[in-house]
Amino acid sequence: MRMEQKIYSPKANEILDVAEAHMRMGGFDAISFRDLASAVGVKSASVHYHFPQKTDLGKAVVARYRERVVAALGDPQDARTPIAKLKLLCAVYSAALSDGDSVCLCCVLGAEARYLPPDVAAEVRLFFETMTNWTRDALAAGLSKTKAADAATHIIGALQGAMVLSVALGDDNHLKNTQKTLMRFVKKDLAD
Amino acid sequence: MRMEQKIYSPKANEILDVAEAHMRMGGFDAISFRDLASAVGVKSASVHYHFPQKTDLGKAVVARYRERVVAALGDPQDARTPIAKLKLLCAVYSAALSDGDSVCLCCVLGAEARYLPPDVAAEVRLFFETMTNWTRDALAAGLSKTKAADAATHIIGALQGAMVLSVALGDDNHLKNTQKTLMRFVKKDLAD
DNA sequence: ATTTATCTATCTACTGATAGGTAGATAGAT
DNA sequence: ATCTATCTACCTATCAGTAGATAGATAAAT
Repeated sequence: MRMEQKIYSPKANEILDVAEAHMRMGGFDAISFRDLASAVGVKSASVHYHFPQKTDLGKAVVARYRERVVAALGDPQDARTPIAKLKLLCAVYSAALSDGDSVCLCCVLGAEARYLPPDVAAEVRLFFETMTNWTRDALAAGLSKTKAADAATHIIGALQGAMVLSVALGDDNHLKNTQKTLMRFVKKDLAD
Repeated sequence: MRMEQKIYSPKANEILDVAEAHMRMGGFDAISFRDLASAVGVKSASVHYHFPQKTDLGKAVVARYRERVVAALGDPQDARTPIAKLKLLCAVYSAALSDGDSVCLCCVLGAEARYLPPDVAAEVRLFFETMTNWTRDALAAGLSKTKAADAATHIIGALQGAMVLSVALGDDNHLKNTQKTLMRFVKKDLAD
């Protein structure tokens, strides 16, 4: 699946930055053209110039987010050990949580997937497919195919859920605890 | 923590039913007084009669939801085995997912906790505290105190996250898979 | 008489979206 | 070098629709 990365003007990127921050706090409905505009110092019509419809904006935010995460994770099939890759995955999630005190973008949007415009929901789905596939491939060196796939969805789900707990309870030890537990279990599985 | 259960009129309960269904799809912003009113056959002013502010409505929906789940789970310290209790916990989550194709209410609201009115966020926090405490107590018979607490947050987080995956990917096998994996790991831990 | 549950009517604020205009930069033709 | 056309990135002004919320009337039940 080739994913050509769109290039945005500096102002469009500014808009995407603010939109992402807002969406990570309150979901798709938490952004409005007026708020975004005033946050970046233009009028709402100018935001429409860069992103004609709200759906376009939502799609762009999610796509850019996914590409950023993918770039941070690197190739799941390179020479690193499965444990090293898993540690990196956890680090990426921790960074997402501590970044502006906000939860993973797709954690918020995933929960309200059925409420989103179909195009935006499709981008969110692609994010989760990408993440679970990456994790499955990262574990492929040490586990059977089906075991790696099962572990992958468990790991991604657990990390997402731990973020919800951390944000809802206002205590990011939940994410750290889950990461510790996950590492322990995966090490056990790899030893089998 | 004593929690006196509020009694609502039939119409108020109807409103709460519709509000819960909408919120489980799209979060707190997904409900509007007009929509709720027309869904139950009254005018929006009448909804304000039952729930003066939107915050009151949100609090009531979450509180009622929590009380229902607590009732379904029963006493975490009764004679059942930890495994039996965990199975019930998974069943409750599966029911929530299949119920109207919607995700756990607090999964949606938890993700946007920082965006919610403080009173509503507090109810969501109480839900998660209740759930993790229940799970911790349910495991207390077979695990050390700290191990039970760590396992509890991992389990609740993993179940929440699996629901997000199931909804976002449109495939509820993810929840089933996570439940299987969780059971396997807890059994291993109990055997230690 | 008071309470309960509804109504009509209305308010202000905000939503996404569009039409139409403008200043400045760029590119090609003369 | 200059004229022309196009493009970029914004603007003002406005629209219809919806948001939460309130005042005040009504009718029935206690």
